[in-house]
Amino acid sequence: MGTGTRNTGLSRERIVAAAVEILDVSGESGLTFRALSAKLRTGAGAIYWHVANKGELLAAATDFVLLSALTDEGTTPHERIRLLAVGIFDTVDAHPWAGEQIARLPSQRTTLRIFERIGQQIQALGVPRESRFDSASALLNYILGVAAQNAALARSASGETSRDAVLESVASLWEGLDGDEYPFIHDVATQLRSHDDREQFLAGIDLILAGISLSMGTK
Amino acid sequence: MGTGTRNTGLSRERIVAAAVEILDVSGESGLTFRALSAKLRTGAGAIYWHVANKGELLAAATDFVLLSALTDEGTTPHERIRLLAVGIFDTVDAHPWAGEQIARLPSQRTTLRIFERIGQQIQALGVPRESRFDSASALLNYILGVAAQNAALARSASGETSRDAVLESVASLWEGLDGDEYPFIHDVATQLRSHDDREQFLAGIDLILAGISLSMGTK
DNA sequence: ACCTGAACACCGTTCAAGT
DNA sequence: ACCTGAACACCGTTCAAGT
Repeated sequence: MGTGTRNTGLSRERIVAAAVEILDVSGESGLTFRALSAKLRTGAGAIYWHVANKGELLAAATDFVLLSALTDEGTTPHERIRLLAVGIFDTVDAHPWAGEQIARLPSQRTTLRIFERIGQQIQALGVPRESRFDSASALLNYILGVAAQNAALARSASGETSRDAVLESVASLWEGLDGDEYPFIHDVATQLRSHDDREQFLAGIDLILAGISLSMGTK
Repeated sequence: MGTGTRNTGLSRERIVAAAVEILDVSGESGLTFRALSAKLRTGAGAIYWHVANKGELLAAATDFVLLSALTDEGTTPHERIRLLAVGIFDTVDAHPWAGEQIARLPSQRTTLRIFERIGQQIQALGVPRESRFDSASALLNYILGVAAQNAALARSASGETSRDAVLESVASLWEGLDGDEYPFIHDVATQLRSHDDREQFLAGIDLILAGISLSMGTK
């Protein structure tokens, strides 16, 4: 007999959905059991009935948003890997908090499915059995590394400073480095201003794929 | 006129050194300002006089241990990159908490120096100017991705369960997966048992380096 | 300038009590 | 079986007070 929306039964799904909403708005530090129970109009203990702890909640939320990255588009193995990788990149771009998590969740369900999909395409590429594990791992580790880096960038760009502003300040930091001690970074600083994260990410994917096909013997 | 070792002046270096000790023994969750001030026989506020907050402390500690990874061994560019990468791998292996941090510290001093060193070798390899940024970034991102993964593995292996035990349980999880839905992982599970993390890490480095030299045109 | 340590605000988690 | 919400233990950080 209350006024607001009555709580017609909690569920793991509702909790995870609410957690994702909070994470998208206020990031990982904003996800507290108090904020979550307020949003769900319940007590903290009720959440613990469905979820073991905060770590499990973060894992479930990451798994949830990552699911949408699991596309099956593309015609060639190479293209399928590219599209899968881009899907993960874009998901992390939209949910930076997931980028922090994905790197620390080894055998999470969705990560396993991503690994499986990469491995299947590696096989389709004709990579011999004994090299497939190494090849697929290299691709996955690269993808996770970029995801974590992007999450870090997004975090330092939260609030007042925009993402471009952060990149700009990094660029001028790089330019200001001593050219004798940091010749490479100093030289490359100008490219940082005009570069496209996504393009660079894909360039890395192509590099690894090129290495994989090369290691199979020239075709 | 006390009994124990008198506190002859705190310093940023002493604080960071103590933090590294605590992190090595009890991990990131063990590093609290209370534990740190107890070890340094001082008050929490004293630490804040030298360090802005916990984030800066973690960054400084990571920077400190990573410094030892900055070797300059090797004769060929390829070998220099390999040895640098292995140094980082081994450092993260010895200080798993640093693996969690390194992925979230974009323009940290030591990370910049690592990037610089990679870039110089990329240049020495003869990679044209416009591709150097992408090539060096691919290598760095891969290295950071592996570091984060290893840190995650070490964390889930803390306490009673050894690292091998974790790998063993992952292997049997993989073997237990449905062979129709996960043909690749199911097939590769046996290799997981006998594989060497370090070897696989280096195989990935070689893969990327092969791709880089391939993209320069056949030599 | 640098240190002390109590105090503040806040957090994850538990649990006796309800339905 | 599931929910409530107060209570517990603990944390990062601050700050008036000391030297």
